[in-house]
Parts: sequence; structure tokens; C-alpha cells
Amino acid sequence: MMKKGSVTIKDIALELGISVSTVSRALADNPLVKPATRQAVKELAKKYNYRPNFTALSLRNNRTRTIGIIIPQLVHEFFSMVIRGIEDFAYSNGYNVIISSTHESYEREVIDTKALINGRVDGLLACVSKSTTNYDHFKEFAERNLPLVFFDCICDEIDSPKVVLDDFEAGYQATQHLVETGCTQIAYVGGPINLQINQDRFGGYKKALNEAGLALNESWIKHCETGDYDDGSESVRDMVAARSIDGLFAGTDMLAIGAIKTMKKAGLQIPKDVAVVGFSNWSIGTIYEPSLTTMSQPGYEMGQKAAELLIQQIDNPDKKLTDTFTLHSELIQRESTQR
Amino acid sequence: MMKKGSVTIKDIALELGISVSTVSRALADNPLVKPATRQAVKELAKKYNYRPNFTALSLRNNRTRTIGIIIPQLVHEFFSMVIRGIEDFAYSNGYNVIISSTHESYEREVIDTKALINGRVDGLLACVSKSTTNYDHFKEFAERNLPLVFFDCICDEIDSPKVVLDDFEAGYQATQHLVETGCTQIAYVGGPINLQINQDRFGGYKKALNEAGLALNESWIKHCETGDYDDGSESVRDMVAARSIDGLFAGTDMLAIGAIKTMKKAGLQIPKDVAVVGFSNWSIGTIYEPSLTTMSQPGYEMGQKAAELLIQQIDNPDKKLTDTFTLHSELIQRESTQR
DNA sequence: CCACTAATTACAAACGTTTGCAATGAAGGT
DNA sequence: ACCTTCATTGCAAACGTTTGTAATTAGTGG
Repeated sequence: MMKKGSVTIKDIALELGISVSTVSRALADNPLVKPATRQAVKELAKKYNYRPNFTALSLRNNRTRTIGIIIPQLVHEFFSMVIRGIEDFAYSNGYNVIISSTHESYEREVIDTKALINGRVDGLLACVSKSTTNYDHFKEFAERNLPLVFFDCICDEIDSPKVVLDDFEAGYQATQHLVETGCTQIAYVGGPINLQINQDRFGGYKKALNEAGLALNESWIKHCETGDYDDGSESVRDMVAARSIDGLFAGTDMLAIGAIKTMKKAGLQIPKDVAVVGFSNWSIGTIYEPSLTTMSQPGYEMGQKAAELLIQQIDNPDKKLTDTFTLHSELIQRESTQR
Repeated sequence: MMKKGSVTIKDIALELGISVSTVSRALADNPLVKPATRQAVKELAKKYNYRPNFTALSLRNNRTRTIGIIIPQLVHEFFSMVIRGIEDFAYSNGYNVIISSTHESYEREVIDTKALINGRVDGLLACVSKSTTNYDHFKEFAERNLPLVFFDCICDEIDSPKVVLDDFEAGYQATQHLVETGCTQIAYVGGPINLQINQDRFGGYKKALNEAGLALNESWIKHCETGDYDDGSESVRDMVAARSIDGLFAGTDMLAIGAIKTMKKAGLQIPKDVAVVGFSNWSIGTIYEPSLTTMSQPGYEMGQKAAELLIQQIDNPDKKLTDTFTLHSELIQRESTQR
């Protein structure tokens, strides 16, 4: 026994002197097989710790019961919540999940997507990376009639369901909160403007300023390359030197904290001199001093919804979905805007 | 054409009026097939964007060229570096990677491990979760002669290669640094003591105290349930109230920061009144004020080494490896111990 | 023009499953 | 004693590949 590694249905059939089909049926509780036989098979299967070979099953059924996730980063509280949402929905519907982290690299995204295109997964959930501008790899996926759902950073050129946050609304709310706090000179510091999500957050900012009758000052607007801490520190240097702003909407909590650090170093007090709103509700925002007002990002819900749409498509290939689902952000008030 | 989704070798054979074996050989550049045929096949393959079916290949070759990772958390700077190390080594050796995050749950770990046991992966890299005390699922894996390598949180009961950090040495170094800084009343706050890594860090702490001739005070020693921020805040409350300590070694940067926050609130100054050393070198340690002295955790190297050992075993199944590889930590000095 | 080799190609088995259909056997009714 | 019926089982195909071996074709030399 145990020729290679695992026991197969064939081994059991051989030992019992019956055919593989009977073994297969017995294990499936098929009433066609005589109770005595069934029991004998099951006992032997348990004894040898038989587990059906995943690959053989996949080939036979032409489905892997696995969904793929293409995501730019893992160490990211938002993405991690998305993954959790996806996993929870997938597991409870009998699906497994394989995650590919592209590390925001276009090349990696292409490689990873193509690695999943050949029958490895039944469908794909994708969040495109910052550096992606060509979507052929996703198109190839879609052309093979493989279900595909985008979330967060989507690709407009492809006709598949999408789950997004209303970043415009969120940007608007964040800025409006600063207005209500009494700010009149409100700066914007955001992530790469080639991403739709950042265009939207910025758009919401502009609308709020406009509605409040506040002027848009170009020197108070920075679109950063990465959206991380160092970018944040850099971005506000000029504004701080000029002592010109009294409010800041940052497209990322890390940007916000980077900016706050620069301002604190320059002797500005937060929120007294400058009120700050971040984005994403990272846990560091509760730990940092001052704690950070921010916009929530319902990652778990986004993941769940995306998984739901994908699995719907997998189970129902003929019915094409193309809806876009929009989730909403909420303001979380903390010290950084508490005047 | 395109009956189901993807083009198969059979479709190409049919269209060209030749046999599947010829097509297969043509695609593999086998010199047996006539150049003209080979070219025709390749052209058609490119035209239809043919990609060999992953599942069929796996079944045929009895290998998936995929390695599995079982890891307690994703949103964790250390684990994420480990994953990167694994991925980089795996990719450059032609392997793919499947990540399963157990969220520190024993049940999830069992499910995930069993999901990988049936020929889905060629081998497994595992870091056992905090809540795991029974290792049968890993044993079953090993009994099937499937290559298995543990990293960081290992399982001693199983005879497979392991890659670990010298947590004892690191705990010793951290504590000794506090001694050198001039601390004489040094507290320890660490994660769950059922984990070997925490026992080791604690062991290093005790050794350093011992060598310095400092007494071990039970009321200065806390083993926390989770090792997160809130645990940190809680853990030092009594010590702070008693104004009894002048140094703290925390088994986690989050514990350290939680503790610092409590101390700051109580009016203590860091590092003047209490010097603090954390563990893991999380990025928040550079952002927080004061910035945090900590012990590095070479996650990338750990991942690389673990992947290397695993792939060695996969490619060389007869040669059993059982070595334990030990990596070393380094002290990173920042403000929290700068007197 | 036949035989012998060399160059191509096709056939079939195998990987581990499931499942439609055929086959076997026994039992029951007449 | 024979036909029917039912319960149980086995055979074979299929999923998409690769590969050893057999078969076909072409080419060469006599």
C-alpha cells in the first residue's frame, strides 16, 4: 500500500476485489450499491485516510471550485478586510480562494493573471494595480468567458461586474466636515491621480469647496506618487512654510499622518491650527496622537459583495451581469478635527 | 470553435487534421515533428491563444508546481515579508504559491491544511497559529510523504525542516540594551507564553537580567493573550501606578506602543523615565513619537530559506532534510531608548 | 521494382475521478 | 422451466495532457 503518497480509489477497489466505479459510488452514498459493500468501502477509506484527488476531480468536473484574487498589496488593512470578506463568502459557498499579490507591479499582475487563466480557477476577483494602464491580460480572461469581477480599482474597458466605493461622495463628505469645522483654507493631498478612486476623492473635494464658496488654490493641491507616509511628509512642506492652510483632506491615512508629522515639527498644532481628515480608517489612526478623523472603507462588505457576484456568475454562466455596485463611506470623527 | 471556454490541443489537432500527439510534440519543439507541421501548429496555437490546461498537466505529471503557505495572518509586516521571500524564491524556480490565512484559528488551520492535502500542492510551508495545540493535520500531511517546512512558529513534534529566528538571543540583546542604557528595573510584556517564540524571548530577557545581577520581579512580568495594542495598554497599568519600572522589553511593537501610550498618559516620559524596546521592527515604530527601538525580524530571508528547503525536498523526495535553520535578529536603536 | 532504413505520424495508455449503460445474477410469477 | 424484474456490479468513456510504441509514408540503394 501507499505506493506514491496518497491512496486512490483504485487501491481500495483492488484490495476489496471490486471495481473502481463501485468504490466511487459507495463513497458517494449512491443507493445502487449494496449496504454491505458500501460499509466495507467506507471502512477501508477511513482506515487509509482516503481523500479524493483534487486535480482529478477538477479535470473531471471541469471546475476547480476555486476563485482567484489579484490584489496589489497584502499588508494593507483595507485589502486585508476585502480578502476576509471574499474568503468568508467563498468558504461558506464551498469555494476555495487563491490570492496573488502583485505588489503594485504591472508585470507581476500580467504574470499572475495568466497563471490563473488556464483552468486553475473558476473565476477571478481583481483590483488593478497603480501601475497598470494596459488591460489586455484581463481582456483575455474575459474573452475566454471566465467570470471576472473588479473591485475598488476597476477597469472600465471591460464589461464585467464591479464593486466600488463611492469615493466621490466620501471625498465630498470629508471636505464638508472640514468646512463645518470652520476651515476656510483647505488643502488636498492625495494618491496617484491616474487612479479613478483618487480622481473621485479629489472631485468630491472640489465640489465641497465649490458649494461652500471657497476658492480652489492650486498650491494647496498635491497628487502624490505613492500615497504613503513619506509622500505625506513632503507634500505639505510648502504649505506649512507659508502658514497658509487651516484644513487638510488627505486621500490616505498614511498621507495624513505624514503630513501631520511635518506640521507638528513646524510647530503647528493639530487640530487647533490645522484640522485633518484622512481616508481608510487604518488602525494607526486610533493610536497616533492626535487620533485621526477619517473616512471608513467597508472592505469586508466589498469583498463579500464581489465574491457573491463572482459566484453568481460562475454558477450561472449564461446570465451575464454587468452591474456596478456602489458602497458608501462614513465619517469617523476623532481628535484631528475636534476643535 | 471555442466550444466551452478554452481551446485545447484537440481542437487544434482537429482543425489541422492531425493527431493530438503531433500537436503536443510540435508545441514542445520536439524534433520528431516536421518543421512545416510544427509551424502550422504553432501558428494556430497563437491565433487561438492556446494555453495548456493546468489541471490536465498537474494530473499527468503528478505535480502541480505549486506550494502552499499556511500562515496565521496576512496583515502583518513580518508575515508579509516572509510571503514576499517565499514568492520570490518560488517564482524564480518555476513554482506558484497558494496562501491560506488561518486568522489564528485552529479550526481554519485544519480545514486549510486538509484542503491542500489532496494533491493540490507539491509541498507546504507552515507557521502554526497561536491557538493550535494539536498537530494531527500536519502529521497527516507528513505521513503522506508530502514535503513540509515550518517557519517561525514551528511544531516540534514533526520531523521536518524548520526555519526560525533566534528569539532567545534577540530577547537577550533587547534586554541587555536596556541594561546598558542604565535601566535597573526592567519589565517584560510579551505575547502568549504557550508559543515557543515567546518563551524564548522571555528566556533571553531572564538571562540578561541574571547576567546583570538584576532581580526578577514577578509583578513586572506580563504574558498577554494576543500581544496587540490594547493588551499593551492594559499590561503596564499596575507598574505605572506604582512608578516602579525604568525599562520595558515588549515582545511586540504593538505591545510596546500600547504600553507607551499608557505611560505617557500617566505623565511618564519616554525614554527619560522609562526606556522601551519593542520587537519586530514594524513601520509604525518609525512613525510613532517617540520612535521605537526594536529588534529586527528578517522575514524576507526566512521566507526565502523556507522556500528553498521546501523546493529542495520536492525536487529530491528521497533525501530527507530535518535541519533547523536559525536566523538572527538585530537591535535597531531609535528614540525610545535614547537617553 | 523491391527491400530496408529513416522520417513522420498516429494510436493508446496513463494520471484519478465520475457516470451512462451494459451485464450479471438472483428472485419471483406464471 | 421460462420470462420478467430488480438489485448489484463492471465496463468504458470522458476531462486534457504527455509519451512509448506501433504504423505509415517516403526515400534510398541495389
